[in-house]
Amino acid sequence: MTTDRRTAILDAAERLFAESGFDATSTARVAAEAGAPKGLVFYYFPRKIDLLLALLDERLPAHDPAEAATVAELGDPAGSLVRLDRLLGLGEHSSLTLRTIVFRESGTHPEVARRLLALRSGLVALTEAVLDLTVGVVLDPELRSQAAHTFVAVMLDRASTGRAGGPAPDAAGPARLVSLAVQAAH
Amino acid sequence: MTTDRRTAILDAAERLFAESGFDATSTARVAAEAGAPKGLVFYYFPRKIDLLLALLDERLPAHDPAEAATVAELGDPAGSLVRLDRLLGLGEHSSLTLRTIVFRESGTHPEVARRLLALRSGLVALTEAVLDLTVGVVLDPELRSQAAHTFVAVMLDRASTGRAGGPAPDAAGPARLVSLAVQAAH
Amino acid sequence: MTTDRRTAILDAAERLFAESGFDATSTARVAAEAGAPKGLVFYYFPRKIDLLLALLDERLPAHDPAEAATVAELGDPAGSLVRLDRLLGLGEHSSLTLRTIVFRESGTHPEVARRLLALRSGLVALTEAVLDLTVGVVLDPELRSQAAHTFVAVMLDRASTGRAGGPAPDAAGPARLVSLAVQAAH
Amino acid sequence: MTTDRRTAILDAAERLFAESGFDATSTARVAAEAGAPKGLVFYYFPRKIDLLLALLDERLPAHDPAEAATVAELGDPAGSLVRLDRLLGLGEHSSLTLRTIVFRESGTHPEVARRLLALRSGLVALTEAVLDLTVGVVLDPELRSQAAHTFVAVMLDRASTGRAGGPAPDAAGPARLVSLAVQAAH
DNA sequence: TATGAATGAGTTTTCATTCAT
DNA sequence: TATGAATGAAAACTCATTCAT
Repeated sequence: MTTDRRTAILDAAERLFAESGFDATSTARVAAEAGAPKGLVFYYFPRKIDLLLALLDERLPAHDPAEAATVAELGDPAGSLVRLDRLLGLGEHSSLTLRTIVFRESGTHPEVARRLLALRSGLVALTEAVLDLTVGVVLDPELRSQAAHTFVAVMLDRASTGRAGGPAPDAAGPARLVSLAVQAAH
Repeated sequence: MTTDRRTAILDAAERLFAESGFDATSTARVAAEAGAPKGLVFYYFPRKIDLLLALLDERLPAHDPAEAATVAELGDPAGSLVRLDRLLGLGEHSSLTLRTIVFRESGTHPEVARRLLALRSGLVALTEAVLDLTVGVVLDPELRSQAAHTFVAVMLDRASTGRAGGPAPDAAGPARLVSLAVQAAH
Repeated sequence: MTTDRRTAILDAAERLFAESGFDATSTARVAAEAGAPKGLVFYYFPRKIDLLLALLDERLPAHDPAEAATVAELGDPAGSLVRLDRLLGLGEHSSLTLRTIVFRESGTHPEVARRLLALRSGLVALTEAVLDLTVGVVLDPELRSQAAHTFVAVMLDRASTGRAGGPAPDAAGPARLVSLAVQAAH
Repeated sequence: MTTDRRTAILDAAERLFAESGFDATSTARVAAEAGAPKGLVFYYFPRKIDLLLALLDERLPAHDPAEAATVAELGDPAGSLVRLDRLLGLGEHSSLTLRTIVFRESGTHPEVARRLLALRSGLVALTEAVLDLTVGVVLDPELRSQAAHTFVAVMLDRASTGRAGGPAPDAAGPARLVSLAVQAAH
């Protein structure tokens, strides 16, 4: 299936960027790892940053608030949030490495930063939808927003922790916490 | 006070590393920004990475669990957490930039990763101490840990969000949420 | 009428070579500007230099001394020279850009240099013919040659001046000067 | 005297740029020709174009209208103009090559174009001064300007002609012509 | 303790040209 | 007659690091 050379290059880039970071990975190494000549990398991706942008556009899934219904179960916010996390695969390796890159480069490349912001707000909206479907009552919008932001922050924060070599925390803890808080407010 | 050339170099490095990342900042630029000759940078910091390590060792404050007492107020977990955040200056610019660096480079440099882990666990311990002093009852250790991890994750996550150009969230939201959750569990 | 792809390619090359120079214009850019696929450029013009050569052969008009009669008016050398300039369109944009190219590349490509020389001597012959038809008397051959060379040099020099952003001088000044000189010598 | 490495690099650049043109000369070749490592070229001249700019600033002599007095002789405009040409060394090889470059690159690099314009207007002013000192009468300003522009245009035009392999015309022809014209007008 | 010229390996990027289809 | 993916040599430029002074 590696007939598609463009795909092979993206595969190599994803792997190497995640391993060593964007700046520390040379385009020459990407080419070598992909078994492609150096020139071909620039044939498909005129600037090095286009390699990263293509990765984000083509491999970071966009999140649709409608997905909320597939995981939400009335009366079980904690379980629903855990299922949401699993559905999105936020804890999976491929997604993690990609997000690691996004974090790291967002400070340097505005186009990357924009995508990080979009990713986050999509996740927050999705989380709010899940909360709405799980808690019986109508939630105070502010509390709902705080809860969603908190949950998402913890989920995304795992990219940093994972990289640092610590234990990769699962979603259960924050899910339980958010659930408790939301239910406590009636 | 900038008679100290070594300090001037570290100041410049801190600023530039936070702005553009470690890899993308040349030692020449650090020297220029510090108003020092290029040779002097290598006189004080034989390898480039030593600049970063010195920054972390000398400018990332260690957190002492004893500080908990100075902000905790029985019966007001939310307010106490907000005060804790302010005490540590986690939202302040200088601290944020330094943490931005740590985040970004922890994937690439093991020595940096180690420090990130240490920073995080120090903060978690401190947060747990605050919770103990604020909630009247003895908390379930697991819940307490989850609450502390969640709060810390959100606090640290601000470094990413800030960088990405989004609104820098304050500590009030997560503090309220954690407070609600912890009190809900009696 | 641009069904003719070859013509479209030459049009694009002419424009781009004049704007940015031969070396600084890539064949890919020529193809893009012409709306043609890259391969087609090399189908018609096997080497890049063939593009330039074709331009010179097909678009640099050769000058026939017989044209002198159409502009010369006995007793009015100055006016005749101005009309000559207009006839040849030396001040016109398309001619100017082409000559700009010839100037620039003649140092680098011998084949181009040869054509510049031919262009110049054709113009000098034409100018001499005009002078002969305008001045009543038989001119000293040396003076006539000097006058013609001077007029042509100024005309051609406009390509440089124009490019440099200065005011594009018209033909009236040098025409008057040459006329004065030639008539002064009886 | 080639202890000065910077000078050696400039020497090499001047020679090669004149020979092959700016674009066609690689910085690597400049370094090799100068016997310097590639990096040193960029140490002194951060961008390739800076090499050219330094050449123009340091090696193209500025012309002072006061120099007019040293060549002008009342009653001998033609001879004075020839002496002016010799004084300025406009026909000399080193000056010619440098001006060749200026011509060629002025279309592409605005900073170079600016210098070409300045060079030309300096020469025109100088030529006008010479005419004033040589012709006994007060010249019509317009005629004087036309005469000066014409003389300068021919002088500068030699750079093109010389490059193209033709005979390098001397200053005598145009000097005589200008002289005749100016004197004819009383 | 200070300095800045020097070095060369390495980086991103460009591009004319080829060639199978 | 047309096409566009493929190639690799070479370009400009960067930079950590060394070292004589």
